[in-house]
Amino acid sequence: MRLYPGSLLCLLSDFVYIRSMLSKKTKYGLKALTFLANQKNKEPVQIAEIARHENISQKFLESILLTLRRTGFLGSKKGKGGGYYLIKEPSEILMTAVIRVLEGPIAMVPCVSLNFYEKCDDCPDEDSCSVHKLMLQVRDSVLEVYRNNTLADIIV
Amino acid sequence: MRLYPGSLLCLLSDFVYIRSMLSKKTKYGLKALTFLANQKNKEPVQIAEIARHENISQKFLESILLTLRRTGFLGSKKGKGGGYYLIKEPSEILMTAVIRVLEGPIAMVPCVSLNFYEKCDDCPDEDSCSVHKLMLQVRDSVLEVYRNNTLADIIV
DNA sequence: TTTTATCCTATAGATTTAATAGGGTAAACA
DNA sequence: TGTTTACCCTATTAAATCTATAGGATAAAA
Repeated sequence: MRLYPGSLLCLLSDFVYIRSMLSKKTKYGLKALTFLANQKNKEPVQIAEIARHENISQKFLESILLTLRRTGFLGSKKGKGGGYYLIKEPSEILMTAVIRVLEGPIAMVPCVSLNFYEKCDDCPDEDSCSVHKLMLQVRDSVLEVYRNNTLADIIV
Repeated sequence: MRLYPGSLLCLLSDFVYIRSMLSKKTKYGLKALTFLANQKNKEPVQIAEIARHENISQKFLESILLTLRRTGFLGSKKGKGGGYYLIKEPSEILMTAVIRVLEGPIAMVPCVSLNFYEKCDDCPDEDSCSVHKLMLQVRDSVLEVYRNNTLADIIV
């Protein structure tokens, strides 16, 4: 981790980069989707090939691809010549959907979540909560990014 | 958690609302700062009073306020009549600074972080990484929200 | 000197993530 | 029909992290 000497942030040099971080599950899932989208033909690609190419633990990737299949992003074929393949066009795969399936809620607090709303135990009134007010803006702003991106948009 | 029957999201009903979630530390810290900013006079406020008013574990809050003092947001006074108080105007307390101190990096992956940059082990080239491309947008978008908000802006 | 309230370190419990283990099932092919 | 291939599925472990607590030290006020 690069820190600039003398900055306030150096007080935090024991910070571990974890919180609010994208899970490996989502990261690997996105990489796998990208890899599949970049295939010339639409033949199934084996887990092993994806794992090798993207430096992912094969068994871990297996469970991620399983999730993506069950949630309607991927199709699969067993036996020789089998593997996974996209069942929609990359331009039809919305980042909002992928992120919600792999990562979970997009909002950073349940009380501003659209699809996973929960009231806070400790907070008597959302309308007078500063955290609520700030996180509402963050949610809208992140949501706009995910809404503006499909799998086709993030392929390079 | 409210889920809509029949929706794709119901497949995920075992989701626990954790990932990408704001830590309690940050949430409590923001609430404490808000509470202090809302004080009529600038007299020190005791930890116990803040904890009681905001439904926060007193000992946990204690450690959070300590962090906020060490990082230059709060002043403190010991002994009778002591407590914590803001040492800057709410309009001078930037959300970027508060979030970085309490929550850590704003970026969701180290490879797009401004202050906590780290290269990914598994990724040979950032410019051709779809995750990088997406998370760069998310970072910019979240950063804009935090840059546009001071403590004064989120007080209701 | 007593009371008040912050300061500080260490640590425990609960939860979550990331990864692994191990075998089951279905398809292709000879 | 039997063998190989490759996905399917559940359970579990190891490590890391968050949240909270314990217990006392220090400083200020009365």
